Amino acid sequence: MEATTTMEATRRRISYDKLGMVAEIFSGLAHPTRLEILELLEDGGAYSVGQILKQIHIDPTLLTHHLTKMKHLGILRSSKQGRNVYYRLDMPEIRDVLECIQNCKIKI
Amino acid sequence: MEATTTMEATRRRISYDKLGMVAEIFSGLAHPTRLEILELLEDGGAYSVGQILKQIHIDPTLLTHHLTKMKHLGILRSSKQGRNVYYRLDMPEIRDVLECIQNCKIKI
DNA sequence: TAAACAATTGAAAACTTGTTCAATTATAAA
DNA sequence: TTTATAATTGAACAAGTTTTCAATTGTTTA
Repeated sequence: MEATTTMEATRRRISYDKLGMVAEIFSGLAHPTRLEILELLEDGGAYSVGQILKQIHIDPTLLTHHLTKMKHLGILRSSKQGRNVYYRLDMPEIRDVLECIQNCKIKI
Repeated sequence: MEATTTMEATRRRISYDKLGMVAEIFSGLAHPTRLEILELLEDGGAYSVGQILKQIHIDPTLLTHHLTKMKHLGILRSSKQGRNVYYRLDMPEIRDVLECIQNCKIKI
């Protein structure tokens, strides 16, 4: 099969800048621990670092680094209450992506 | 808002292995040039390296490296015809992801 | 106020990915 | 059978990410 030789006059193109931003968000998703965190936050709830740590057994410092990265990308948002910091999803599109992961059949 | 304290008896969990594979695929998408290539291949057509090069102005060696990476991840598949090598999408799920990029409003 | 707790900071080390370069393979055309 | 074209290989370097570590901040409880 060949590439189309007759193509629409104006080919729709996402700007390289937008592709760059989207690529950055994908790099935010490109780590199993970060996907695990997102799976936990998928329900829309706010979880403190300590609560996340009970589900995901990694070094607290490393968890903070992962959370900070996703926060800077706009994937998560945090709020402080007493000595706890609560994180929650802040990018609704991510939920679709997570749903897609659950449904799609990638051979294991 | 607090995390749910009463939660379903059995929490659905994607295995860490599957999360690892999915994370690898996301890392395949985490580069603007690779997203540009995928946007071009999204129509299902097969494009030779030369044809891709006409749309995306990068060094041919670098293009091959990007294509090879996506091929190894199972995102693309290639076939040779004469001295041309044609690449095409080989992971239908990617089309949904690309559609999502086009629709979703990420502030630029 | 001191001790304990929850989370973060920033720097360094370890590791992975992206880019460039020169050389190579395979096919087609002259 | 030589020359040109299409694409790839692999090594070297540059850039970026992940992990670890020691030190620190802010808040609560004793």
